[in-house]
Amino acid sequence: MPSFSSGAPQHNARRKQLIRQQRKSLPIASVEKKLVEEVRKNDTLIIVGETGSGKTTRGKSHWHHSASKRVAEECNDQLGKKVGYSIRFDDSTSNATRIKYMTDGLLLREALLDPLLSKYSVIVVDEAHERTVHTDVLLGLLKKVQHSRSIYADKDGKNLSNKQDLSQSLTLKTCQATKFAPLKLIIMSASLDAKCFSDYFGGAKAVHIQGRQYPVDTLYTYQPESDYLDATLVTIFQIHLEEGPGDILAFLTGQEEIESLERLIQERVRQLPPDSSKIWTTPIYSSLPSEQQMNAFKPAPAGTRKIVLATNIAETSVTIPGIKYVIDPGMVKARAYNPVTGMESLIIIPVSKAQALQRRGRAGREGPGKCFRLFQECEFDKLAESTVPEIKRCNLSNVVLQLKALGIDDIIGFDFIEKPPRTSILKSLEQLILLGALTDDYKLSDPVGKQMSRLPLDPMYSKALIVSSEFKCLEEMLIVVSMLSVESIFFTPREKLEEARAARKSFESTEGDHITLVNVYRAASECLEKSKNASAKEKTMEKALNRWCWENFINYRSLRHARDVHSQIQGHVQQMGLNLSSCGDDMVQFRRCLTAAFFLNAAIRQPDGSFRALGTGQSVQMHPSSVLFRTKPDCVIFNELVRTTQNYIKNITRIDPLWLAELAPQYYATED
DNA sequence: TAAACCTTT
Repeated sequence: MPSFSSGAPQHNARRKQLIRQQRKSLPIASVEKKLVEEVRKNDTLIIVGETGSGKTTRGKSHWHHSASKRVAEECNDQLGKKVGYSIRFDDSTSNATRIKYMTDGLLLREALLDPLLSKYSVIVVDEAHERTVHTDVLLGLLKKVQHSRSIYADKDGKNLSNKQDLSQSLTLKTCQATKFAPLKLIIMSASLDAKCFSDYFGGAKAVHIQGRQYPVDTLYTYQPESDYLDATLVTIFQIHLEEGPGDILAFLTGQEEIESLERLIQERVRQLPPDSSKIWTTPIYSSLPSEQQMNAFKPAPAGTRKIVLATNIAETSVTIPGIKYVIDPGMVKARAYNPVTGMESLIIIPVSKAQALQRRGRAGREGPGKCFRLFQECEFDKLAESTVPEIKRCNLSNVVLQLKALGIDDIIGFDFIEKPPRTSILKSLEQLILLGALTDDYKLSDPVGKQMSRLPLDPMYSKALIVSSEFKCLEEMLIVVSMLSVESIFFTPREKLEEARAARKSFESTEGDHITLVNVYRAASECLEKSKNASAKEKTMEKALNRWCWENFINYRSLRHARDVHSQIQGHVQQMGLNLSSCGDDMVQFRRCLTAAFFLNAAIRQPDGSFRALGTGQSVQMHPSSVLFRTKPDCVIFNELVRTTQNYIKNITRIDPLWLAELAPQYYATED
């Protein structure tokens, strides 16, 4: 049973000192004037806002005072027109928009068409501390753009040598304006460590904004806990029986852990004394249907304590009201990448100090709280300061392709805020050459590389679309890449496994998972067509589709998403002039096309029944979710290689091994 | 006979 100690005195002293430093700075409302002044004085400003400082809700809509007084005045009158937002499938902006909220990924896409981001005079990067791949690439790009625009602005665009200087650093084709204003940058971060951003931007000034957080007591265990799930269970009941009222938030690593802990809690509830107060558990994780997610935000009935079992989603993405107690087992599920094999996997690892602080902060939003860390205090000191940025632990093919398309040729020499492993970059360059996106001397190829960089897809999927146009089955491939680009399409609840399996049977193709996905997509479209004939109302149609998904054990949200991706990509390929052809019933033709597109992911069956992935030489198994599981194809292509208890391949189609040498001779001609 | 942490183009 875990027993807890309070944080050691020296730790408290350190915190107190920190708090004293922060008191010198003021909450955002009273520093507005100062911020405006700082933005005017500095080209780049780092704003460090503690949790609860209100920087996201107030900061964003207030910095523009510095950009133009006139805009600010008008803004007060016509907020709807001057302020807009733009996300992947939804754009509310117009020519009148002065302030645009958008995602980092979308701004990167815009940069492909307008490399100097000439529309913008001030760019605010929010949540920079999260260090997603997009944030890191964007920061590198913005630093470069800022430099280029300052050269251009200084010389007023009249000096030819400077123009060349500029076009060397960035493709200048679309930039016809004669004069650029300097680009102002505001980097907003919640981390206490502003130094890395400041150093990166040449010693840029950092302004700290105090947070409005209530004190949170931090408790550690006296001994190491070998089973954090059991320790969480015990701690939940310890709090419930010994502490005052207030809801509990427990951080777990995934859906399965959450579900099993929920069952364990329910079992133990029965052992409680009959007169003790009630508890109500509510899970929250991203793949949970949104109606069920909303439960976590509802207040518990009177006399009942709410226990929220959450993944990382509750760390930053959502804030659940009423939380007084946080349980932090100190573990997280994170993406990992092996650049040698090119394999991504999910592993459970200890959290960073920054993550632990963020989790603790969730207990102090509405009043003083308590945070129970299920590890010893000496273990906290051993944790990494901050989470390893994503760019260091993911496949970089898309990043490399984007940078190449932006005219940045020296990827290894690119000024990243933190450099990804050299081997990751080399692996991606190699893959892009094999896909034909880059020439042998690492230049973006024309038209293939250019076309691929315009498509918002995994480079291998982009290539598949181009190939399929030649094979006259673009229509089928468009469906496949859309379905492969979203979360799992099939919904298989543990308690209805047999029913779900039976439902899937009607879509199954003996050739493999790709054609099965096409069948699902087409059946869903047919369902929509039918309801369209019955009623023209969009709402009714969506309802019919939702019901159809439910009956067929299809994940509605995933299918909806796949349809959005499909229509977006369809627009792109039509613009590119690709021929929207169908192979009809000729499935041999389609499988040959899959072979030509995904030849890098081919696998041959071994005498022992396992497979050998030809690209990497790894020994792999068919994943039990494949429709080909329990069949014995000699040769297959696949789209995913995941490592869990074993190396598994998923999304598999059987092919003729002879097709490999015929359709990908550049890769397989030398092999037998 | 397995099991997807979070985003996002």
